Amino acid sequence: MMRKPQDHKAVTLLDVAAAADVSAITVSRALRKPEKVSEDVRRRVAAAVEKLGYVPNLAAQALASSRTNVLGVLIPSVTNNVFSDVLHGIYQEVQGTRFQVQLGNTRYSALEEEKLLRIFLSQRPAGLIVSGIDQSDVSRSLLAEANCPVVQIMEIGPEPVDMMIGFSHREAARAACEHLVARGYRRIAFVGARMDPRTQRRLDGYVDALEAAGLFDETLVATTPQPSSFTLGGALFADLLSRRPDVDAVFCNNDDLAVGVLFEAQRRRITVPGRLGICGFNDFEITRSTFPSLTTVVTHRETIGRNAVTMIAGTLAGTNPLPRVLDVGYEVAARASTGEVSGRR
Amino acid sequence: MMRKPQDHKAVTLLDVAAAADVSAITVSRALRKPEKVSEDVRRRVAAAVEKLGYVPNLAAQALASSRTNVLGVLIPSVTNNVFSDVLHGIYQEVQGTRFQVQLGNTRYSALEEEKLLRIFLSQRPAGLIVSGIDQSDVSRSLLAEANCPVVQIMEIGPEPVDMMIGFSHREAARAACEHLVARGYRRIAFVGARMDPRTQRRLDGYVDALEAAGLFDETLVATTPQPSSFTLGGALFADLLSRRPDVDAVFCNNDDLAVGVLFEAQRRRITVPGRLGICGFNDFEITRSTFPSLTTVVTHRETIGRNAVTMIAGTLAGTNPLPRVLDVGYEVAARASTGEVSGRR
DNA sequence: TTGTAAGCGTTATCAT
DNA sequence: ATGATAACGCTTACAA
Repeated sequence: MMRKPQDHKAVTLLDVAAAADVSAITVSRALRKPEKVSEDVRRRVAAAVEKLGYVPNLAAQALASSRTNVLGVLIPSVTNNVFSDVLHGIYQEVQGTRFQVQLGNTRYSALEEEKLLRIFLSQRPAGLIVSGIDQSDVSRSLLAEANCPVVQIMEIGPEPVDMMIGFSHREAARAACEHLVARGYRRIAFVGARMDPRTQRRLDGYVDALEAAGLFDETLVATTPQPSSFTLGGALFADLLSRRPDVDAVFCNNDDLAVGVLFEAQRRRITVPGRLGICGFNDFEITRSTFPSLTTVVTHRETIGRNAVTMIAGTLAGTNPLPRVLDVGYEVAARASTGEVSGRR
Repeated sequence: MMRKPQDHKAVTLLDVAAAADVSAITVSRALRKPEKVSEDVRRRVAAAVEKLGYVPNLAAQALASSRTNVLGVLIPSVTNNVFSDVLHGIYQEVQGTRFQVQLGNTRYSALEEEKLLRIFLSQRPAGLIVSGIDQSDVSRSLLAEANCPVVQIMEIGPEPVDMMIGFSHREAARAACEHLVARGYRRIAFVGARMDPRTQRRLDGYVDALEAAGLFDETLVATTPQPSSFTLGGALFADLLSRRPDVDAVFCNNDDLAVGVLFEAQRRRITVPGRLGICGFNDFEITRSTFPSLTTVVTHRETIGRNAVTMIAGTLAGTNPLPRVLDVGYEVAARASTGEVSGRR
């Protein structure tokens, strides 16, 4: 007789029950609520589990209890460091709990997001974490009917679907540009890539600050829909220089771009911060390492990830210690690239 | 009466069946094997699904069919760009298939890997992708009994658990160092962080090359167990300089470190490649952007991710077009930091 | 092409 | 503290 590739006839609760000489439900209890079972049974069950190599069937658990430990996480990119850091925070907090992260990569597509949301919902997840606040109407209604806690992360805005944690990108960008103005820069450019709604709001913040200072000039805005990269920062800056050779500072919507601008400046022997000020966004580790170090906006990505999990776990336990909408803020880290007197490093 | 928070009484196959005026199994068929069902039924089912907003219950599917679409992926870090790129490749290839990625973060811990492996196995995954070839004995036997295709990625070595895709880190490092020797550097240092077994093999490759050239000197080896970073590259190089101010080239086990070394060299006005050659490892995008651009070892991370999925999907379908052990190789990209005559960029 | 019946492995419910 | 029984929602036989 041929055997199917996957036979092995997995060990079930019943097998363990037989070996421990108790009923299946008792084994189930011994495993989930040991305190509800006698010391003796607990020991026999443990021994049987060990001996038989019993592994619970999650599908059966989920079906019978109609609850899972799945925490659905939807992010727009797996290679963007911003989201790696958020993910890191999420995994930190999930560590040691009953939750399992199920990751979905929307690739910055609203349609892909809807598709993934449907897949996730079919698993009746324990909770859902989605990036940003620009979901499509369809996605919003899917989320609203999800029957589980939902956290929108990275930004805060009006009308949360459920809970929300992040900060105002517009204000953060404005603060960064106010810093450039305060440092005496006057022809301040905006360099931005992948102009999604979030990036757009950073541009709005730039405009806010420059208009307030009477310095706004649209010819100083250099953007592209292409995804952000180091090389692109250099290219955008090169473009900008050809149009506006008099530019004296650059606010980049991303540290990658800022580093790229710095390299391009080095190539052209443009001194930073003397002839050019540079400010990035996110406080990636590299910004502390460059020469000169880069001024940037500190964003609390790990905190966002960690607290998103806390909010969900708390809500599920009925003891969420956090507000439903949490603004984690940001800070402008003034470093050498905008004129801070720099020590050895 | 109180209602439980999660009621809503989800729409099931039976509801759809009633609405479409057919039996449950027919709906199931219409959904999974539309060609096995009449045009008319197909339409009615589709309409009912749409109208009722039916979402299949994956747990029930998995339980009834004893197979899932879960592709378990175990990586040691979510923030390390090497693995982000592999993941990107995996998601590319998974896109549009029935598979769902379930990600596990081992944080470079063998114990954590075992723990995650047990969790994954309890879901009877369709396939498993694990990083590296240095699993513990326990993990190896768990994998061997997994009853599903398993691919070890990033490295190749003897005794694959099942399938394998990667390249020889030792040979890659040797080739990079041979390049440095060929370029005329003589006091070539090794800078390495997080000295895990894989990194250790890169060090072995360095030793191979330098010994072959009669240039090996252990005082030129600078390593640390700390995780790799830009800042750390600078710090390790600073240390190295204090011991061996005559060093004339650095092979870094990682591009992050190499970039950090470059920044430190800039800070100290050490000219690259004139007074110092620098070679990295991985070909991260930044290495093409720095000034001067960085010589590095090109590794095919996305290819590895994509093909790992292909191997699993192929094996499951009984048509795996790839060998069980696949060496994707590497290339040394000679750039400006080791003396290549560089153009404008 | 469609339907019937019997599980899949677990947990909820109600007894004992 | 422990157990019997009936779900949970779906799919795999096998029939018709």
